Amino acid sequence: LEGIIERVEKDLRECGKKVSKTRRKVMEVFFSCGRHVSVEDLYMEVKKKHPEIGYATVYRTLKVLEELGYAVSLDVGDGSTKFETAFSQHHDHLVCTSCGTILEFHEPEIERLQERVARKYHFIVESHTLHLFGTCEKCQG
Amino acid sequence: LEGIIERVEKDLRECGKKVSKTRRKVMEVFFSCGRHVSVEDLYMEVKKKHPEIGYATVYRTLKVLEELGYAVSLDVGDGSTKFETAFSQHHDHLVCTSCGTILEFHEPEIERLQERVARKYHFIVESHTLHLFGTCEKCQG
DNA sequence: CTTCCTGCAAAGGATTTGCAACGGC
DNA sequence: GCCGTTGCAAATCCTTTGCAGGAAG
Repeated sequence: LEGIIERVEKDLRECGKKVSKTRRKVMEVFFSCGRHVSVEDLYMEVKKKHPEIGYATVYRTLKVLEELGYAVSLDVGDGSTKFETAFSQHHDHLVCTSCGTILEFHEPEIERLQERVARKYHFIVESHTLHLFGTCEKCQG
Repeated sequence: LEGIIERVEKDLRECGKKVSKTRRKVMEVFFSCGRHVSVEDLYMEVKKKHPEIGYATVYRTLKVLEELGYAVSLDVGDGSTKFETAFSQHHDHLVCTSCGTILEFHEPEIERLQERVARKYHFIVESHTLHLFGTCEKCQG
């Protein structure tokens, strides 16, 4: 966790960006709070410890983290963009349309099939998103 | 094409909704213009033939078509929602991040794998979206 | 005639930006 | 000091809504 932030700060420096106290605070909260947060979620979490930090800064910090590849934005169709940390292997998402919970899964076979499709269409894949929307176990009661 | 509109109008009546001239005009343009249009695209296309029709009506018509299942909204990550007609079988999308073109493909094998994953997590899938982002053949030049 | 639909303008919500002050390096 | 960063408020973008008039059933 401390190591992660050091890595990010190294990258920041290498990009000519600066390592400010504010930025560090936002990153600390981001990397230690739950895996899928909206900007609003993160802002409120940041506020608890650092009320002086503004909404725009949270946006700007997430944008920088996304550029550096440390955050990934998800569109789960509920109107607000969610972000997750980008340290685990690639995975896809099960989005519960009832409670909003997001589960992750990894299915190498699906990835392989995607590559095959891409080749068929002479398409070079940079990234992909696979979201399964439905009802999670808890909400099926 | 004329048949499609008749089907929609039948559904509209059954839902207690009305078949107005304006609605028919928007639908005609929607069902005959390209497969993936943003609201803006459709609005401009509609404007060409029917300058009196407003932006809000285009939104409202698309919303109705979506409710009835005749339109599907796509989020391709470029800020604006795109819509496509919902008459073909289910398919996924190859989105070119260079020119914005959207290609469709259908891979039953992927669908089958998704079902398997869902079962593993005791998740009931209602729908899914799979987008492969990258560079299309034309843009690779 | 009752209910739904329309166009316009205004409102909303999410995200971005301009700017003067501030803080790394 | 120079240049990136911050907080605030204002601006912007996309989408929805309120309303008074108009059209469909």
